[in-house]
Amino acid sequence: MRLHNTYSGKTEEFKPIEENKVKMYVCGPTVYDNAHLGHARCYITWDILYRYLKFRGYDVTYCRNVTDVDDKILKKSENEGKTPEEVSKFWYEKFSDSMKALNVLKPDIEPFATKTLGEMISIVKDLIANGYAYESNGDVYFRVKKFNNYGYLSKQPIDQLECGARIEVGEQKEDPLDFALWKHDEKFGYNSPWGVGRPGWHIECSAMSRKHLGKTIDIHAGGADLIFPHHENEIAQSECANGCKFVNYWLHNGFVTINKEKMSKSLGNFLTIDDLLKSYDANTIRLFILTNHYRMPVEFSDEALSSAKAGVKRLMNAKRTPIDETFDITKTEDYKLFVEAMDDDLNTSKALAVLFDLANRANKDEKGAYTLLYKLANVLGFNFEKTELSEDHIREAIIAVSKALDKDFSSMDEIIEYRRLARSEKNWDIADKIRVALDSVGIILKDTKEGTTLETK
RNA sequence: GGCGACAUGGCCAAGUGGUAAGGCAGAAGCCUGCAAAGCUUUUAUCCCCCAGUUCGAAUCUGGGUGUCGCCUCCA
Repeated sequence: MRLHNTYSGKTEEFKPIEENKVKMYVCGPTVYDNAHLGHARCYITWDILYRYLKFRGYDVTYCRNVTDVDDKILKKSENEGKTPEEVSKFWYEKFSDSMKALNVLKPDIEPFATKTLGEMISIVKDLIANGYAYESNGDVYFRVKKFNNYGYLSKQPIDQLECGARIEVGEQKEDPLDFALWKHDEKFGYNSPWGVGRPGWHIECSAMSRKHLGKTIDIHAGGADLIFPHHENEIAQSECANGCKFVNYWLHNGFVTINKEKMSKSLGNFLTIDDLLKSYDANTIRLFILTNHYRMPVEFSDEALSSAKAGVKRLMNAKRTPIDETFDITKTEDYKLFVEAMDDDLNTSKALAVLFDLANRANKDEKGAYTLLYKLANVLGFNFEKTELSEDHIREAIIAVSKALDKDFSSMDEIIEYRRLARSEKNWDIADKIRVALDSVGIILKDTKEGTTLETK
C-alpha cells in the first residue's frame, strides 16, 4: 500500500513499525460548536483509511482526540453561563451524533485533553529539563530555534516565518517564533509546577498520542490546515521530549470549498452536518466526498450533491441477491482492481468505478456481483440497509390516497390491493391517481415483476 | 514577500510516456398499460496557452496565464 507522506512530500510504500499493526492518530474536534461539511470530509476520509487498513488485515489502533480545553469553549461557557465541562460535554455529544449519522466508525480510543493533563505536564517538564523550553511568568514556551528540523513538515524556511510578522509577539517570549506549551490562567487553570494554567493546543496532541499509542506512531492525519503550525509544533515537542521520531507517515486531507473559498468557521461560509442531513443522506455525502481524491479540494454545490444522490441511488438500486458468505471475493478481478486502486494512496474515485461496474453486472444477474458490491461498498463505509417507510410517513400517505380517491383506506396493504385489482381491470385512472398521491408525499411507487414496491424519494 | 498545490467533455472526476476509467445530466431504442427502476447504444481527433525533449506527451522539461490553500484560530 502506498500513501502520500507530507513529511517527505512523496508517495511512499507503507510499512508499519510492527508487522501487521498500525497505530494511527487523527486530530479530533474542539468541541464548542456544530461540525460542518469540512469536518465531515476530514473524518470520513480517515474513517475510510481506518476501514481499509482493517480490511487489508492490519490490527489497527485508531486514536482520535477530543479537545475540551480551549479559548472558544471558555468563551462560550462565559456567554452561556455554563461550566466549560457542560459546554464541551454538550458539543461532544452533538459531534458524536453527527459522526454516527454519517456512518463514521468510532475510533478505538477517544481521549479527552482534560484527562491527559498529567502526560502534558510530564512532557513540558522534560522539555524544560533538556533546554527546549523555558518558563516565563507562569507561561512555558518552546524554543523553536533549538530544534533544527523546525519547518521541515511544512517546508517553511525558518527565516521566512519571521518575515510573516503575524506571529504573536509576547513580551514573555525569548523569540517571536516560540510557541506556548502552558499558559498562565488563574480563572480556568489547572495546577502545575508553573502555577495555575492551561496547556497550549499543540501539546495536547503530543501528549494524547504518546499516552495512548507510544512515542513513535505509524500514521498521524488531519486537515491540511493543521500542517502549520499545529503538526510542525507537535513534531518539535514530541521529538525533543522523546528523543526519537514522532510519526512515520503524515497524512493530510484537502478542504471543502464553497464559491471557491475554503469552508470554515471563521469565514462563516459553512454548512453544518445537521443541515446537510436534512436534504441528503449519509451515503450521498460520502459519495460526494469519495468522488474526489482526498488530497484535492472539493467544491461544494447543490448540483454536485444531487449528482452524488443520483449515484447512490444507482448503487442502492442494484439488483439484490442474498449475500453469499462462502464466496471468496479475494480471488476475483474486481477485488484486485479495488485493492489496487485503494492501495494507490486511497484512489477512491477509481475504487468507486469498480462499484458502479459491479452494480451494472448485478443488474444483469451476474453471480456474485451483488455480494462483491455489498462487501466492497462496506469497506468504503456505505450503508446498504434500505430504510423502511416510517409509521408517520405511511399514515400521511394513507390520508393522501384516501383524499385523492375520496375513499377511506385503513392500511397501505389495502391500498396496494385496491390498486392491484384496479390494474387487473385495466382501470388505469385509479392506479395512476394512487401513484400520484403517493408521489405527492414523497413516496415512489414502482410496479415490478415481483410486485409493487414503495420507497422514499 | 515565502512555501505548497491545482487547471481533462454541459457538470463532477480518474488517468503521470503508448494513444482519454467512472458518475451526473442529455439523446435514441428495449422493457412497462403509462411510469419508475433496469438493460443497450450514444456524447472529448482531444486534456489552459506557448516552446522544447521523444518514434510517440494530457502525462516529462522550460516559460506564460488562471484558480486555490498555508504562513493567524481553523478539518
